[in-house]
Amino acid sequence: MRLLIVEDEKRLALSLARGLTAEGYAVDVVHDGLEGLHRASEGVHDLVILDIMLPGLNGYRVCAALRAAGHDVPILMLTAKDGEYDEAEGLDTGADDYLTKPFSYVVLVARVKALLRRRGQGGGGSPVHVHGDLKVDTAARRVFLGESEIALTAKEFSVLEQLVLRPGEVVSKSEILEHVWDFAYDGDPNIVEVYVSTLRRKLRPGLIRTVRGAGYRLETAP
Amino acid sequence: MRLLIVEDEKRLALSLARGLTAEGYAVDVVHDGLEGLHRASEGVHDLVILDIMLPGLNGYRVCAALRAAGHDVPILMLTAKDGEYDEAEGLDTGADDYLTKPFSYVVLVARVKALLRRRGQGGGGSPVHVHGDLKVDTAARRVFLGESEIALTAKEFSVLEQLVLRPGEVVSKSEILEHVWDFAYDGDPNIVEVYVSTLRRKLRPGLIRTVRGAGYRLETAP
DNA sequence: ACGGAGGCTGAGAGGAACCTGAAGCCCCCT
DNA sequence: AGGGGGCTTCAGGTTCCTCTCAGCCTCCGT
Repeated sequence: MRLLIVEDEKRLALSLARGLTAEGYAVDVVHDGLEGLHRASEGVHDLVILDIMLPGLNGYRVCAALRAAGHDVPILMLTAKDGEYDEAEGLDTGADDYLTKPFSYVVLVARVKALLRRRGQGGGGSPVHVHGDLKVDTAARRVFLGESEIALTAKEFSVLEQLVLRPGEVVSKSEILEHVWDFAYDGDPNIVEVYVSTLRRKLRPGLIRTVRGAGYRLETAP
Repeated sequence: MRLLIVEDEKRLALSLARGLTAEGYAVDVVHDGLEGLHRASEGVHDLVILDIMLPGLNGYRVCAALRAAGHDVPILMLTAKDGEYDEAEGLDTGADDYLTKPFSYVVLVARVKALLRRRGQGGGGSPVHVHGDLKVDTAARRVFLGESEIALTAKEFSVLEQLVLRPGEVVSKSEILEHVWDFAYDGDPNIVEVYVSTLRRKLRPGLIRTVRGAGYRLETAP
């Protein structure tokens, strides 16, 4: 399952790419409209995530051009919140779904999966992540450590989810911030530390390892 | 089981597609009459949901053309409430059923299933969901807890149905709202809480678990 | 050993999310 | 008309999250 992201905000593009890669998709990223059109025209992608505001060629035009050329790849539009761009116009040009910035990572993944499922191709990956004696069920939003269930709050769960999605890898605080909170969050970044702290207490000290200056990592086998 | 939706209101089309996908159908969507006719003519769909008011070619003409070409795929017409279009005319041109906007999701799904069943192809999955000592018969719209039958109102049943369809998973309030109430519902979302409250009283406290910040979950067996 | 940056964590204010009883409305049945 | 049941809104009360803050700790370079 291969996705194309056309997004000129580098940080956002990178975040999305990382997250979706962790979900098990192959991800290509380009930063301007014209190149997006070229890559999408290759026909190798199963879904295109397309920002509206793009240098070169805006999202509507890319979308319209693709449809005009007969490509029916599912397109998920990303629109800015300010209402200058209209969701209806996006759908008119042939997009299959749209998402208004800022959006949360969870919502994005859900939409991507829904679109792929709609194409009858099955939406990638089990929703249950097992990692040592830690089991995280994203559909039921439940967490088990060994035999016992651990009660987590919504935010706690989301933070843990980010780590579980990329077991063994270092996940930076800013990535967690962007994925769990809105991409536009501007509060105290220390909030991530607070949640990691309570997760350690509720789960097990040592399960979440701090990598100084880089982020956190879910510890692999003991 | 594959459905085709021909509907030019993008938001509605999107909602329908999402909902029906969740019901386990493969769904294709097109936004104008002519393309609807083309796609439906391919003969790969098991049912067509066809809006009347369409750009290009209106629903009656699409329907009539399909029948004239010998296609007997079930057709469910969507008509506007304002009476300008006549249900009788729709049925005359060969539609199998019609639905007046605005309609609720439950009704739509019921009609879709009924039409598919009428074609002798079975309406997708067992209509009886057993879950611990809870038994929900979606065809008969009856609910049993242990030996005794529980009397539920229409809305109560529909809300419970949403939870039973995905046992153990978290179902968000907005999902319940979209599926049980009209797609265009804009009342107090708290209505879902009210129904969950009465369901708990009628069924059993603890059967429906609140997952704060996420939704509700039908508790799996103890 | 020392200082500083980065990281940890307990406490508490504030508020979001949720629950539920009560009451109005509307439709249908009698 | 009247009554009843179901649907919806509303508001008060409760629970318990979320986020901030401040002080302390840890690591690392000098």
